[in-house]
Amino acid sequence: MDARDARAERHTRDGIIDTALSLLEQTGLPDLSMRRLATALGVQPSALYWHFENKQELLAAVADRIVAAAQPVAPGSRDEEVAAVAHALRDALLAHRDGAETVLSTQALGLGSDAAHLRLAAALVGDASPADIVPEDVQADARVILQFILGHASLVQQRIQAARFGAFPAGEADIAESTADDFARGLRMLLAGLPAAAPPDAAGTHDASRAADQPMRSATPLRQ
Amino acid sequence: MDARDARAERHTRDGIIDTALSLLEQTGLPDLSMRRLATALGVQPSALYWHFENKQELLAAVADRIVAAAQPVAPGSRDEEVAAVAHALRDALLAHRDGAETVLSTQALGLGSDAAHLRLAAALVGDASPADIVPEDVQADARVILQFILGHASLVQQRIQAARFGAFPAGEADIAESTADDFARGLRMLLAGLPAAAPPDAAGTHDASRAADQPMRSATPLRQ
DNA sequence: ACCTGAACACCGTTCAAGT
DNA sequence: ACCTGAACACCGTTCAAGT
Repeated sequence: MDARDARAERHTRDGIIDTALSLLEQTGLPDLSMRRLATALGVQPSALYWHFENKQELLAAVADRIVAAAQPVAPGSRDEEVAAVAHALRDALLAHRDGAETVLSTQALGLGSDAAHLRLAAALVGDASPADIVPEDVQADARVILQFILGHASLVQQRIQAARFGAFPAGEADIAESTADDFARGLRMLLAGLPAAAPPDAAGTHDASRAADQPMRSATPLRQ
Repeated sequence: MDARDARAERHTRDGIIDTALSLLEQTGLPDLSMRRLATALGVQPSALYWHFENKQELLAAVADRIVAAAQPVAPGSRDEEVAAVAHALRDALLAHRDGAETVLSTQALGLGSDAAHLRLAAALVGDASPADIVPEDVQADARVILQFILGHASLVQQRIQAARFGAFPAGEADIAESTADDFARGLRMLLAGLPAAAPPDAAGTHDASRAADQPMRSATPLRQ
């Protein structure tokens, strides 16, 4: 098992990320060390530092891969699409062991891509006409929803992990089910706080209810 | 600085937690090791294992201390009280370096106290009469709000930390301000998703709108 | 009751050197 | 261009032994 993958072939960033992701699945984030990863690749630990600056950068790449796997969603109303994107992101995070925590810490450190934020923002805009959009509000709403998704998924996932080791009273299935209810509830609550969506094709009926609340700031999209 | 605290006096759980908390402030969570903590206490690393089972248990105690420092809130309407408790919890998390992450991972592992959850649940109940309360809903709403708080605070805090090291474009103050807006927004959105609060003193006007949506389950309070 | 001393099995990262 | 070998400065945890 040690050097079984140790062909004479050299490694590539993508290949290393592949192995890191499957190692994450087997061992979990706390045991995903550079040394173990090197062993799995049949290589010395120091070899990894030719491909990645450091462990954080490697984990950021893993996080991006996890988020990129989030499924596309069917078209629908604004709220339907936001909910669908949110569920797709949640599913992607929960699809890999410690996926949520990996993505959360990467996002927090300002590493990794904006993919999750961008998908939420796109769904929030929907098919509204440009006149109905306050870019600052869209960005902020996307950040808020993403913060909930990551907080929720991190808690849920570590709870599942704890249950697997018998530290928790409930079974894995119970947790997965009851927390899915929590997620739907949180999403429902958050969507209730959005302004009413502008009716499609009703160009010119500018909903200014939100813009009036907030001082105008730069429309530069902040990375999440 | 090494053995300066090393009186002949022996240590206690509380004293160790004190030192751990101030070490957290100085070094951050990644550098808060058992060995460094032992050095700060003027003791061998192994001595810590007489007081705590392991590092997780120690961190759980630190997390509890952080949450316990959340300020009490003035009485008010249900939404006012929930918002006040949420802000108090956020402030407590942000008051210590890496506080949010410490509490998040402790909560996730099922360690630490329920204090944060309980305070939110109490605010959600407010002064409603028992007939107006669906315990399952209160617990779920508290979990959802806590998930948002922890997700938000973890992201914000690690972002502040990254800014301190120059990894982020914005200054610390800008981040603190703009993220406070995000938090208020998220809270507003979540509160909009709650059912209308029962008017105080209107006993008997049972709002069943929420209870009808959800199957009745056990009213046992789940630990968050 | 509380701690020392020594050990075990690990870490991330750097850097000269090899091919 | 990609990797080895060796080293540096660390980890968490256990356990016999001391006082």
